[in-house]
Amino acid sequence: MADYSKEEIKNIEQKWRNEWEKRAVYKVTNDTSMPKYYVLDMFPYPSGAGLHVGHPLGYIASDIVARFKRIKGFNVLHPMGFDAFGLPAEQYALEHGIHPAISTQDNINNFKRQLGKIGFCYDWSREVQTCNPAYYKWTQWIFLQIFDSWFNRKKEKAERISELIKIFEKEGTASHPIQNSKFRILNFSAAEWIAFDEKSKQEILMQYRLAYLAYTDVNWCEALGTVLANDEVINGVSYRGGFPVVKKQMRQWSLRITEYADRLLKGLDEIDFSESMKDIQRNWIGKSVGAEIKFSILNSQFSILVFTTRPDTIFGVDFMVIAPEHELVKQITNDAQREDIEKYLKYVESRSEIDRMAEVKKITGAFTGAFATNPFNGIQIPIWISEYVLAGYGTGAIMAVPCGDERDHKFAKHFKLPITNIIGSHYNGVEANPTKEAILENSGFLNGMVMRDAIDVAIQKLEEKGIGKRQVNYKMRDAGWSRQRYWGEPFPVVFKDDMPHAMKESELPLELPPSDNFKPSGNGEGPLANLTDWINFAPNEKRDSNTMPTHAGAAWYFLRYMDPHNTTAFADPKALDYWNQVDVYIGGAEHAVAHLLYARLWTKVLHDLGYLKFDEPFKKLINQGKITGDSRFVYRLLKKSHYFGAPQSSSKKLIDSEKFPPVFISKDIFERIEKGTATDEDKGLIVNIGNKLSEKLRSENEFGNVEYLPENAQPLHIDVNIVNGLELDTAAFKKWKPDFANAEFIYEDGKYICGSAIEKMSKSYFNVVSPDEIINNYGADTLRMYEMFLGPLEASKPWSTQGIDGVFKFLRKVWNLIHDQAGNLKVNEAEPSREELKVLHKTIKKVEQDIENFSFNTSVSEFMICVNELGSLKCNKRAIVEPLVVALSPFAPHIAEELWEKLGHNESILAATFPKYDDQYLVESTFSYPISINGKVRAQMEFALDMPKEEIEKIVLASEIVHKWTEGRPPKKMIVVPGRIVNVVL
RNA sequence: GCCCGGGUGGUGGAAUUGGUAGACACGCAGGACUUAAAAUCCUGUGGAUAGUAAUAUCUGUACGGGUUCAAGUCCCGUCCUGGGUACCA
Repeated sequence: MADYSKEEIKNIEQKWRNEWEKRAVYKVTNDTSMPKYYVLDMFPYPSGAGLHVGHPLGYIASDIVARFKRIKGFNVLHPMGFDAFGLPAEQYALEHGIHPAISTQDNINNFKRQLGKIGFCYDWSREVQTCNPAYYKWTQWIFLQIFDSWFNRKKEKAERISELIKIFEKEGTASHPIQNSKFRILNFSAAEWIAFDEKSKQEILMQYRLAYLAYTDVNWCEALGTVLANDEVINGVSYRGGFPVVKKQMRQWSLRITEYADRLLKGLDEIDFSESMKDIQRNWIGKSVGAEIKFSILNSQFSILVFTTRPDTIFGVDFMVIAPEHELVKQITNDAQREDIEKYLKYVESRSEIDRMAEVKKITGAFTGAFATNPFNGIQIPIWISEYVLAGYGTGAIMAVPCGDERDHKFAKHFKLPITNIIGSHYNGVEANPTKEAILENSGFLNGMVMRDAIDVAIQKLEEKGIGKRQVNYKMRDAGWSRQRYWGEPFPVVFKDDMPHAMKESELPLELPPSDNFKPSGNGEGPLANLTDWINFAPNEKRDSNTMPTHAGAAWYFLRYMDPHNTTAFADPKALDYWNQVDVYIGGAEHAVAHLLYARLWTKVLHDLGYLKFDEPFKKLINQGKITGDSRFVYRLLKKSHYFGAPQSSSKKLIDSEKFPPVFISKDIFERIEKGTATDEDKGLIVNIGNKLSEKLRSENEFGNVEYLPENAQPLHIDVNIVNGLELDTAAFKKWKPDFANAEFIYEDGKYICGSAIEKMSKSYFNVVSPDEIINNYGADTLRMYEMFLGPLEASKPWSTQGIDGVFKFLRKVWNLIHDQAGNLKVNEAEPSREELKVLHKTIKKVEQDIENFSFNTSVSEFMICVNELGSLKCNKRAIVEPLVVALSPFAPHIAEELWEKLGHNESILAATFPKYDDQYLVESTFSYPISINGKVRAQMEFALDMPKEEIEKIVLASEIVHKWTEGRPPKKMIVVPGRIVNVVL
């Protein structure tokens, strides 16, 4: 072989993929004598579309880290698997009649084929698939552990339900009161507990279980016939399909993640996630600290509890607002207002989630006729209801302070309610001011205090008077865990007397029953409800017709990789202990709230129950940016006349579209038309082409005129692969679709220029670039390095093939460093020069630091600089080339392996050791100091690096440069920063 | 609206965290090899002005101010843009 040619690359890469498999070099053992390193990718959902160039970005990065850590001497766990349950496979089944199990396996095989070509060092023997019964047996098992747990608030950790029963038997609910005020049984004594019947006991325990069944408001999507999680609803419509979503009460499984809100929040301080990721999670958890305050209702036995973060504003309360769904609404409404309230409640009920979303700014509400008393100043304030107060947050009731809260202010203005000013000039009468810095006025005992400080004082007073207390609230809700779907994990429970009972471990997995009916039953039950024999499998015993969400399988898969074939436990404790936390987790930021929170939750529960020694799963998280597509458009003119034949003829016929060619105008012409600045020349071109085509038709004995409407061009997405930059390859375009075979173009400067846009990669935009194409042209090594070279890993960027040649050329230069033109090895054994060693060690140091910092784009640059410099030094010495090849191997494993073999090694390069750098080759003996005079750099002077400040000062003072600028006088000031710059001020 | 990011040549992006901005690569221009093209190699390449030239000077990191001997980097304000979130009291 003579060259690193495109044909040769294919052979080399194929050869090494075969070798790696044959030698099983990626097989990882749980060898606890070695230091471990766990690099994890977010496992993909195997969609039917296959991989595009965006998917491997994170995988390449993690693969580089894995290979790097391996040659650094770590035992590296770097597995891959598939998040294989999910809605798309089920919808595909509905549309095409192919069973999800089959389409999923096909897709997985395709993914594995594509991934295999990129040269990843996954240990496929550890592959997991969430839809595999041997896997989901343990998903179900962990679910049952959660079901069998409750959160002990005193200890802030999960415990077994059996512990709770013991507590109830001893002291009832004394130290662990029932939290749910709507539950029919309230707090009870030990004796009462013992007296409850079995069903009541189970119902009570259900109020505590971390996985529990309850009637909850769920997002019901009629069109999909299923319930959606909050994160699957976007702006009131479904995430997939964009169908309307309404609230509906259903008996659902939920995970009591809210109990862990505080620990999930605190845990963020200990883990290395990007600040923006932490912010997203913090916002999602939405902790707010404030107070709960009780307002008694005039002439009534009832009182209203409100939550506020601003108890300092209590003297500014002008009215109260409670949620329309609040339980007190009916009871406090007086007769005079009843009609108004009923009308308003009807209105609220009629409003769908989308209406509410769309009309956030609309102010609505109704007066109940009731009044509450301000506990501090005794003033009576009206109680209103309005949908801007949410039943689900806080207590579902607020105290309204219009001078300080924008919504309260608007409400007050709208209904002409009085506004008390407690912040003096900070309130201008037009807009509320939510400041905390104002000095309080009209505020009783808080007068004269800064609001910020008054918060604590007010809370203290509330607690003293027994009318309120400090309170923390979270935005986060419990996680709905039931899905009305077929393709998911069945719930491993049996209903007896309407209460769920855990199945025994020996009965797991509860396998998904075979079915070819995936239609939801439509009444809120899932497709499994169609299998009545399976649901009612025994007398008086029923199964759950729902399945778990895809988050279930993904909430713990990183643990299964540690010991994937274990049949007696989800993983061996020794393996769990050894591999421990994931050292680096790489994936997209779109999983910020759902997947990552659930994975953290499951880990914490398993930790509390004693199965894990760590309670955060991911030590470090890297979010790779999205690679977007760069779409191309052509602009098609619309036709005016569709007919041929004599113009006045009554028997007009449609002209054959073949004889009526599509006409496309170049981008600038289109833009001028759009803006209404089309020139006469532009219009002339369009008329001319119509005339030309008409003439052609007439010459073929057809009649009629062909005209195109210049004001009416339509952009069309076209395949990005038939465009060169922005210039359309018209020949390829004509071949692309039969309809365009006889297309005509209106050029500008002889070229057809396409429009462009950055959009997500999608088949329907024809902007998808498959890694297969790139690998065919350049090989996997070039693809890998190029994807890293595109820019910072975490930045989103559009895909562009511009520049890939540079990376390819680089690899060829590496090749040529070691081969002469005839393709023979030209490495020699001579001692390297100091200069050569400097180039090498500088590179090693930089690359090592860059990999540790996940800054792969700069390490690729560093390699390029190194090879350029070695090239100009004509260096082909083994002592330089060999370490370079090893350092390069994480990035371009195939070529590195090939060169390694040629250099005479018979073990895989993975067995090599990452070279160490030696500072002695990096130290500069002199340093070039820029001399700046009055802030302008005027000269460079060389000094020994270790020269003392004073010496430098003397030399600079004596130098011609300074004399020239000071005309011999000594400067006013001189600053010497060792190793940096000398500044002289005149 | 609120909470985070980010605005650097024709392009993707560097800049040791306050120290000669534009590394590396693409593109472009010129040159070498070639009958020619492709490929390859070499040279130049932020802008402006002056000079035959090497070069010199000025200007320059979205915009306007500020701190500093020194600002892409820090502070204040404005504009644009990407993401998260949305009546959360």
